[in-house]
Amino acid sequence: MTADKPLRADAQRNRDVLIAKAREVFDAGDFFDLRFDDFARLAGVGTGTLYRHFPTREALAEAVYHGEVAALCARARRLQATLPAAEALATFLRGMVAHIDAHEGLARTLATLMADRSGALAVGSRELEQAVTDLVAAAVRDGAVRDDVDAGAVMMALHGIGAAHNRPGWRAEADDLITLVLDGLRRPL
Amino acid sequence: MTADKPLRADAQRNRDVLIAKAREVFDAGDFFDLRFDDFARLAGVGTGTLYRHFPTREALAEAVYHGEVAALCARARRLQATLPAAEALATFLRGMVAHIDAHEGLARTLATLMADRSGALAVGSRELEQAVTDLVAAAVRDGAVRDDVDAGAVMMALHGIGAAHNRPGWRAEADDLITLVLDGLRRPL
DNA sequence: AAAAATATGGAGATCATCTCCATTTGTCAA
DNA sequence: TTGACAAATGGAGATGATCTCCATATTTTT
Repeated sequence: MTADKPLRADAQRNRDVLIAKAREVFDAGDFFDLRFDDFARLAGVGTGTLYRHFPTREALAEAVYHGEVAALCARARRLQATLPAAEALATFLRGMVAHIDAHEGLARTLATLMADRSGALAVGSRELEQAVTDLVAAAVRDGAVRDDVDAGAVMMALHGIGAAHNRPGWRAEADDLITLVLDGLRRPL
Repeated sequence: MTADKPLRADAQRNRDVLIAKAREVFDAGDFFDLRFDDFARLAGVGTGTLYRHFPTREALAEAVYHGEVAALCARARRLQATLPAAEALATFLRGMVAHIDAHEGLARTLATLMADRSGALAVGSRELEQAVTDLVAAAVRDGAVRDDVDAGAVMMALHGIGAAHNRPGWRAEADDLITLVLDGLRRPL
């Protein structure tokens, strides 16, 4: 997928430093309150270098969470391989909420990535969407889930969960929304 | 609620012009791509005047949609008074999607208002939330809807719908998500 | 070791946001 | 009416963030 050109040694080093520093800042929760230029300084590189590697905040955020999102997707595949489809889907969605809850920064970032007004979704969210779509499709094939709703609807629900992370009762509401979606998905006979 | 001080004649006029012009720009969909200062010029007022009336983009957006949201809330109350609770809720949510679909600009704006990172939700969305909460509560009292999920979950779903409006299959996905939520809400017996 | 290719940093250009206040406009009491 | 006071205006410029450009430095290739 990403058959990108080989990066020169120092360039790679800087890229790594940037991502490492960014991860720090994310976890502290200050990312979106920080001047992008200042972030460069913080990471010990020039602004030019920062911009060359990551043209936008979103690009950087995506890079930081690329691994995390990939892990989420891998987990989806693992669940799909080891559990009945319906259960895999449920477990995945529940786990997703728990994971976001544990990593506030991820929520902000995913919300930003997904909500990005630049039509084209980020790579990270595409992957995630694919994973969800697969889980739902499998459950449909199993007959455990109705076939008259688009998997995108589930994606939208996740979107809402991610985007609304600043609501007071977030965790409970998010869990409840997942419950609603899962119960709603159960094939009505 | 809004016992604001009486506004001087010219101030009121300018305020009205600003809101009218803003409505235009919203419907064209260009609001967030437009420099705020340029908007002032477009409306024929100085930047100072614009900022005095509406300190932020969000404030302006809220003013524009205040009426619209109020109408939505009024509709919720009307439905609640004339239909069985469950039906009122369903009709309201379906209508909400249709309404957003018909006013693309509203979607963007509401999404931005609701997603606003400044913790405190805008007045408009508070009202909306109250309306939804009431509809759900009534349906719960009726026994038509389960009582073990927070109304906020429905709000989150709406949030997702609003925020994800740039997805290709938006309308179908939104309708499907509403279906899931409604079916999920049905009291499981 | 020299040439070619690649990457760097940070000064400054660019651009949107917002403030400030000298001036204009509206209001109200006499 | 009119004078005086309050309220509102507009737009020039301060502010501050984003991004570009390129002379210099580093790495890779030959």
